[in-house]
Amino acid sequence: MLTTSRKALNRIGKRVTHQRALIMEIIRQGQGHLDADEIYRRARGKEPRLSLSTVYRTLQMMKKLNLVEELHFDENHHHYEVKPSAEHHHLVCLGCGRVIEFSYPLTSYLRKKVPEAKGFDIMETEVRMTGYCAKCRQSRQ
Amino acid sequence: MLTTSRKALNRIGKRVTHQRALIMEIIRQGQGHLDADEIYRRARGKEPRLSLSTVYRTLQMMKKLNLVEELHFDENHHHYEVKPSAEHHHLVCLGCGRVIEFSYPLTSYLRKKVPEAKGFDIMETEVRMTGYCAKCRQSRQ
DNA sequence: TTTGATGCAAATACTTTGCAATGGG
DNA sequence: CCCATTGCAAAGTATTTGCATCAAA
Repeated sequence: MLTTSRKALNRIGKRVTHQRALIMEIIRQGQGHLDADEIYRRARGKEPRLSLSTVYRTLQMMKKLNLVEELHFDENHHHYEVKPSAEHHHLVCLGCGRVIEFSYPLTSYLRKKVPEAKGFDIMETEVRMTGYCAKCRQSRQ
Repeated sequence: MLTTSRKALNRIGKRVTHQRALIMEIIRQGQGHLDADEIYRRARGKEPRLSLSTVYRTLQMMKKLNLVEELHFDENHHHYEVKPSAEHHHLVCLGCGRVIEFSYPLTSYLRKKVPEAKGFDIMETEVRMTGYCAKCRQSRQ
C-alpha cells in the first residue's frame, strides 16, 4: 500500500527514505485525525531516533504533493489524513470533541453554483460543521 | 452598533469594559480576516496599554458567545470575523493567498442531506475551497 | 465594595530553521 | 560519490496562565 506514495515521490525525484515511508504509513493507518505530535509518538515506536522536524518536513512535503490533507478543527494545531478518494467532510461536536466523518460531493456542485469560483482551479473543498451532538445537547449549561 | 455585543455581555453577566468594546469594534470594522496580532496592533493605536492577552481572552469569550467566528486558512494562526448574518464562505488561492468571500446557504441544505448531522444542533458551517486563481494558474511551475 | 477583568511577565504549545552528519540513488 | 535528507539544538511564532492591581457594577 506504500506504492502510491512511493510512486509519487519517485515521479518528482524525491527520495524514498525509511522515515518518509514510516510517516506516510502511520498517517494512513491513523484513518485521519492524527496531529503532528501523535504521528511523531507513533513513529518513534518503530524508529526511536526519528525527529519531530522530520515529521513536520514530511508533512509539508506531502501537503505540497497533495498526498495528505490538513484539517482544521477547533484547536490550534492541525490534523492530517491521507487524501481521501471520495470527497468527505467533518462534523465536529463542540461538547465532547468527537469528529464524525461524512461523505458528500460538493466540489463540482459548488463550482457550478458559485460564480466567484469560476476562474479557479479548485484543489480541495473542506466543509466543517460544528455544533452539539445529541448527547452533549442535553448536558448543556 | 456596539449594542448587540453589549447586550450579549450583559445578558450573561459579563462586564462591558473599554478593552472589550474596543476589540469588538475593531473586529467589526476589520470586515473579517484579521488575526489576533493585527487586532492587537490596531487596538493599541487607541489604547496603548492594552495587552495581547486581553485580545486573546476577549476572542475566546466571543467565540463562546458565538459573536465571532474563527476562520482557518492555510496558516498556523487564526482569523476572526464578527458572526455574519448571511451565511458565507471562503475561497483561498494557494498561489497568492488571496481570500475571496462568497455567500451561499448550505447549513439548512446539508442538515437535510447529511444523515450524520441529524441529531446535531449545528452552530456553524464553514466551507473552505482551496485552489489556484486564474492569474496564479498560469504562472505555475 | 466586591469580584471579575486587566497588564505584565513568564510559561507553554506548535512549528520552522541552521548546520554538520548520514545515506539513498 | 554527490547532494537531498536527517537529527539535533536553537530560534521563531502563536497562545495561555499566574498573580498583583484595577475598575465596572
